[in-house]
Amino acid sequence: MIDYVKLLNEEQREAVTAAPGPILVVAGAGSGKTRALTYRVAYLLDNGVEPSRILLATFTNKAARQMLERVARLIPHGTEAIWGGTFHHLAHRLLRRHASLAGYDPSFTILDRSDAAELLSECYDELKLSRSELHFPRREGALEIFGLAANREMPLETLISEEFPHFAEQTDRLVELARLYRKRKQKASSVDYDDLLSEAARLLREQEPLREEYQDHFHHILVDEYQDTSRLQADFIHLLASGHRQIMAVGDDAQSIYSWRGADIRNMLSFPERYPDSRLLYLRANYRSTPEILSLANAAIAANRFQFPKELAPVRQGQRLKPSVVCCPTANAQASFVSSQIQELRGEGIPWEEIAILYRAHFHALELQLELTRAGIPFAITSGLRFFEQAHLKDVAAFLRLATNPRDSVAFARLVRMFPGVGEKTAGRLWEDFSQTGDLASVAPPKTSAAAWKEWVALQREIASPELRRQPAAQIEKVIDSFYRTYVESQHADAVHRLEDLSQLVSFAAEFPDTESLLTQLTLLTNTDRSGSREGVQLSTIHQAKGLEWRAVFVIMLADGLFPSSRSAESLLGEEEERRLFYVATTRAQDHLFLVYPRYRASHYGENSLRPSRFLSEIPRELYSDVRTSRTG
DNA sequence: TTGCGACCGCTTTTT
DNA sequence: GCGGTCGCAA
Repeated sequence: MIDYVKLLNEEQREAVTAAPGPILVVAGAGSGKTRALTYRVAYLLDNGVEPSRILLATFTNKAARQMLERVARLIPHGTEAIWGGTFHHLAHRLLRRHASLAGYDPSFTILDRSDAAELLSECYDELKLSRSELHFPRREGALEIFGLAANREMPLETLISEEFPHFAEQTDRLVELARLYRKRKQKASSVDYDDLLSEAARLLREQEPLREEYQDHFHHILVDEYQDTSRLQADFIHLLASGHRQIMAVGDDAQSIYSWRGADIRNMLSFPERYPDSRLLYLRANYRSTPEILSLANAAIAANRFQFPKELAPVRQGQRLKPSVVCCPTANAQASFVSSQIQELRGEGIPWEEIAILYRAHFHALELQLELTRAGIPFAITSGLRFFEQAHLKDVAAFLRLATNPRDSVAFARLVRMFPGVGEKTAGRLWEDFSQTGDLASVAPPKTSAAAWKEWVALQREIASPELRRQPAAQIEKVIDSFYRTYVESQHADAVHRLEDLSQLVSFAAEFPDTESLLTQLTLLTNTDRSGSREGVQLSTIHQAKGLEWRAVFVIMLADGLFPSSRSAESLLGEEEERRLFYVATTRAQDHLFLVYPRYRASHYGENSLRPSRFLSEIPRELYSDVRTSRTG
């Protein structure tokens, strides 16, 4: 039996052992939020709750995995039956299981961002819209608007007039575009990320017996990072939770940083209205940071108007080492300052892995990567390029997609365009032919590709066999051996690297029982933690650093226009979110915190003079020490 | 109709 | 500095 009294502080213990009923836990940064959640799950299991009756929803794959692993360490048996995962995973699980009831083929495909953009391109063509038409959003922009509408559960028209008034005149065409897009997804038996959530929610809303079954099934629902849930996500959870109404939502309003993707802080604020008998608990003791770092963080967030004001209290003793604010003449000087400071920290015995460099946007880390490489400091970067989104991996996945879902037009188009002489138009015509007969062999490809086509048809048939569909790794090997190796060697100078990635994919695939679950993971596990090496100094965006901690943290490029980014700083709400992002960054640090900015940075437009971030000027002078670096670098 | 080269515009964050 | 888009030649 776990000794909850010894292992938890009073506030944590109250949350962990709370009696049944709806509970909102407002948990500050570094207050042991994950600890409280994992112990809560353990506590429930300890008290005889069946694992399969517990649902644990998180935002990222990493958070889900971490918590489930920790629970498994506390309670050795049966924890794999817990319904744990990201909102998208959980929604997917429901939708896949009850696909027919929801009006889908059970082998539907999940479209990632670029697949969705591909399908949307076809809709632009159908509407005879140029892909770069003036005063009309491009594909990515349109997808963003559609996604926001879905997550806010708002009609497109309303969203456009409220948030995108500059597109108001295009409302009709955007609505039409959305309709075509929906139709094409349906035809291709495909769903995008937002559909996973909204279709699962619709399923539960419309199918009363099913809803009641699940409401009855889940005895305990726990939600992590509640401040970052969208209305759609909160409603999805609510649909599942309104049976036993034993929901524990944990979050920190000061760390809400995803409003651009539909996160709505009102979910947290209105929790007591949605669940009138709910209790509000606080975790306010910060275990992570020195008092000096915490004072700075508290001061940093104080300027926000829209928040539950709360002071975090340090558990740790003062070490009299204030955070540093460092002014560097240039971005290169900033890089060399960080680099030499890292060497120093290393000299004090701090391992590389305990040092992180955080920034607002990926491109802010450019100079730094060069400098660290030059200095021979090992580092790992959570790159913007995701492993599974690279062209060659998507190419290979397309073979498998078509094998499981013959209606997947996006995969089909991707495949046939690998043949010489096949472009957009021909791909479309081949698809017409194929979807009519349903037989690849009866489709007539361009003459130049006839032989290769035949070979492909045979391959496609082979990997679609029931045995091979239970061995995704073998499928991929066949694809590479019979077809793709030759293709990639003829197309790409760096074929060797690409083939290496593919052999990584083979070993990854070996862990899956069937093609379908592999493909699901490929699209839902877009997280960087796949290829991400944990060795060396960690370079990360602040968004990706959420929930993590390091002994030493550098926040770089703290210059107005970069952080806060010029686009977000235009509105008050945008600026407040940037400030929360700054708060998230500073609260990652345990012992050392450096806030660094350059005065000049060479951009593609030329040399730019920069001003220190407005967030720095909001911090009382006595809370940090000022450092100025020389003009070297 | 494809595929290549020139040019344009933009540069935030992610399941 | 790059990816995407468009125009043009084959």
